[in-house]
Amino acid sequence: MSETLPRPTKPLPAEAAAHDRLYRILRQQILVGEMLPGQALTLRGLGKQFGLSMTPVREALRRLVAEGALTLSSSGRVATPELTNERIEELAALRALIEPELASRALPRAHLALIDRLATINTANAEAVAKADAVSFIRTNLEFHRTLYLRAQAPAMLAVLETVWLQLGPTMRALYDKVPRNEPPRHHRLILAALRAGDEPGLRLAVRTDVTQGLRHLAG
Amino acid sequence: MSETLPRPTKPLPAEAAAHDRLYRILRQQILVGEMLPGQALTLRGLGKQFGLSMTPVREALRRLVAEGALTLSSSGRVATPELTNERIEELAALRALIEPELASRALPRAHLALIDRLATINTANAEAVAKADAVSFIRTNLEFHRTLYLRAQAPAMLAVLETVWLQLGPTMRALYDKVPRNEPPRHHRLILAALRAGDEPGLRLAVRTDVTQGLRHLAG
DNA sequence: CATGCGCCTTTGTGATCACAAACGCGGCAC
DNA sequence: GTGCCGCGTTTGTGATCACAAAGGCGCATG
Repeated sequence: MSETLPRPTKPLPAEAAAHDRLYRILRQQILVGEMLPGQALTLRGLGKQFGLSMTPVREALRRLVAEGALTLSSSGRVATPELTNERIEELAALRALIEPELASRALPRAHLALIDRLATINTANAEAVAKADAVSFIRTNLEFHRTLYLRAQAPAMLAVLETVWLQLGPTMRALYDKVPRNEPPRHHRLILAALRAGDEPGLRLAVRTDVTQGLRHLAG
Repeated sequence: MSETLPRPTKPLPAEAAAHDRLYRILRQQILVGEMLPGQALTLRGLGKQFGLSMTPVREALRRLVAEGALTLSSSGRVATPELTNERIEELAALRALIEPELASRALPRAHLALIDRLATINTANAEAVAKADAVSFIRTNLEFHRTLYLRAQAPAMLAVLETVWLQLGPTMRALYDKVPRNEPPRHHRLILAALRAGDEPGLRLAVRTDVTQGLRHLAG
């Protein structure tokens, strides 16, 4: 055998692992609704698109499948999920269970600086509504919730919740296209008011209605 | 180019994909506490153990990592997680949120045949207690809960819950070893009674206390 | 005897390849 | 004109290899 004639590996001093970078890119796209339900993804296609071989692409896709962000057909094909109404209702119920709990845990730690940050994000959210920008709307909406829940100091609960968000991603976009928002986020203001007042039951209720309100149109 | 001189691939007419079989084996071992917290797993080690190359082993491990069943060190090493008390408390809170909801949804569909099946599983669970068999105890305990929740017809919620169970797996075993059960599952009988009576608030309470009771000793 | 340095081994990452199954498209028969 | 069969192409799966980095162990040194 010849010793070392093939030297295929490029050094490529990227800062992080390739499969992890691709994972983050795809995850973000799915989360904010940049991918439509039913869209197919192929290993070689994504590999060519990002200059990677099949191996890291497969890892990124299988990770997203494991988190429920993508579905795996019987023959191994990967695609964004097309959710049934029943599944949407389940995921909405999970949000309605988990998010008030996280908000409640964040409440004692919610300083004024945090509330100001939330108000700022809410302004950006209202701008996305005005511009009818679905992706910006979804992104700022999730950022509002995540910023609040980060204060709960409950990383395991937040991680579980984010997988629920991920599963709803492609459908949230479809929801927005079907029922375009003509109102700024009314419930977000209720959440901010409850935070300022230190009103725990009011906060739980405001979060819960904010979550269920948005998804009622689609699942109902 | 020579045409086909290397023929490394074995036909191996196994019924399912190799990475998926390995995934199920490891998942079950983690779920019932057959692996202790902090145990390291290597790609080549598992590959040699199961007669596989690194590729399918990597997929199985990364899937379990994505589900939170295993942890990934900064250098890519995979091991069973050593949970902190805070993390255990969070996961217990998630169980206390999700499981009463699933039980409540199962209640209208809980026929007598189901209750009988649950009672049978409960008997096996009591036998595991008598024999001080930690793995059998955990397995039958989870089987009791899963059998009930399957009737809720809520696969997405059940899938999320199972990832929570998975994360608690290695620790539940440690819990059992620390506080060996000397009593048969008292709360399971309360659950069965509430099911028979069609008592929805009682069922929610019984499930919630069953969940929190078992994990209080460790996290407290 | 304790401590730090360096080498060898172990381990994860990514690329490439052979293979089988699924998919799709075109032609052929009725 | 319509339906079906077959072959080429696409796609996922698993094996193997080269490489880099992390870990561990022993040896030399203070």
